[in-house]
Amino acid sequence: MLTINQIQVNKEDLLRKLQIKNFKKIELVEEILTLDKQRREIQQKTDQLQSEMNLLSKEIGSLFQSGKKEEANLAKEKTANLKEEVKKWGSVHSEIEEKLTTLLVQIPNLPHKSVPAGHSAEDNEITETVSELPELSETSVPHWDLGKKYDIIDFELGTKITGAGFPVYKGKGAKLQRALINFFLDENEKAGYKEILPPLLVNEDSGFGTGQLPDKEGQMYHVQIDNLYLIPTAEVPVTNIYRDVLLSEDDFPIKNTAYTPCFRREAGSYGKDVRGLNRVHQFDKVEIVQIQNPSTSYQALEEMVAHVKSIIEKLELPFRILKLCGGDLSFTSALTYDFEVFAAAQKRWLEVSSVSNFESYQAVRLKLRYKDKASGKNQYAHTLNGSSLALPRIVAALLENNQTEEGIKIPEVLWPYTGFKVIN
RNA sequence: GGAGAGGUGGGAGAGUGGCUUAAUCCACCAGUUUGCUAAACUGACGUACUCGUUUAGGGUACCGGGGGUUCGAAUCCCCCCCUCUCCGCCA
Repeated sequence: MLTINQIQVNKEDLLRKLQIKNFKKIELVEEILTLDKQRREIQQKTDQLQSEMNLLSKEIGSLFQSGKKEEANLAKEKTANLKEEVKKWGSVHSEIEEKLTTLLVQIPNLPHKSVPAGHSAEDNEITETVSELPELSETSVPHWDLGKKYDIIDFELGTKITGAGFPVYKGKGAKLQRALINFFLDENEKAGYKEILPPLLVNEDSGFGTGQLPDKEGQMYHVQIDNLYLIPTAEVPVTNIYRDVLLSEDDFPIKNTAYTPCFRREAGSYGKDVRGLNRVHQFDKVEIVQIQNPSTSYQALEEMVAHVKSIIEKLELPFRILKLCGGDLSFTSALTYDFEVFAAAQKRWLEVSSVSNFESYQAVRLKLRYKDKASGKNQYAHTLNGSSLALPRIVAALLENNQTEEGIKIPEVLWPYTGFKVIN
């Protein structure tokens, strides 16, 4: 979330940026500022009342100790009224603070100055794309047919065991998953990321820290009996490693990578867009997460983009990179690059990675700070993350684009991981 | 799941109702000494909010979390969470 200070410091600029983000409830800004003013006034009052109370208590204490019981009891009577006041204003104060937080978490992150205006995916800026799209022969089929043909992905079986959107990978299909995961992790490690194997269930605090809660509650699977959530992405547990942490400037940069299954309810989505592996409830993903000094976070973002690009290139997949417009940017992100690969049989672009700088938006929720050497003050760190990569759509594109009469050709870079060069 | 013990500042650890504005030690930081390092000595050393034009300096809260008793709570009471030990169950 934003800090009060970020909201106060330049209201015009704030409103302009919120507009780029297509944020409608701008009246919240005024509410927050008014409420904050009240909070301060009331805090002054409660602080003063408590100060008086403390002084009185001290006096009573020393009166008792010097044996002046009469006077002490007299002084006690004076405290009743004050005590009442302290209690009353104290509860008003905490009510206001609570209200303030519920309003603050409704304000999205502010977009970076380079974010293009726009309302939907149509308005995203293509920063890089292939010169020509691959064309397949007329006999080519989409990946769900290929999955069936070679008996490597079984959607019906998943439906039987669990429900729609839980594919079962079999044989070379399963092994391809394992190969991709290891390949991605190795690439990330080479780029300086430390491998983490985190829990797949997280508590409420963690969900709040990275911004999934309270708003996107319906997107996560909730284990009610223990009040835990299945992670929608490794971003949640890996970033929450740094919740309530005070870093030293020397700790930067922090670069972690993690493979996890991801669970998403994807409530409300249906249709041919979600067919096959295009959108599923459980999928595998390797994530990269960075905790950065604010002064270098955008440089880090560019590095992450270059890194993800290099991996896709090694897989020899046609891709494009989009800089998301204000309207398509997620609630918590300041700047996001999406990677899409072209699935040639479906003739569709599929999103396989989303690389974002959240600036201090998550850090404020996480209470993730570092001690700034120059000023000696504690500052909020910047958090970034990206997929490198999400498996299902990569698999979809690999299967579709590489299909031949002899079978599906595996990119050379994966051979050491798969142990086979073709699926037939 | 059952029984017991415990949770105090970056770490160790004292503190069972008011000289606690949390002792002491270690670590970190600055300085003195030193040919350099080490050692020794001296000093500073938490977080958040708030008042103050910036500063200087005040105030309030914080001893796992939440509530309560009391003029006053790290300390007493209740609920919850977590850790450790033993038992049970278990890959």
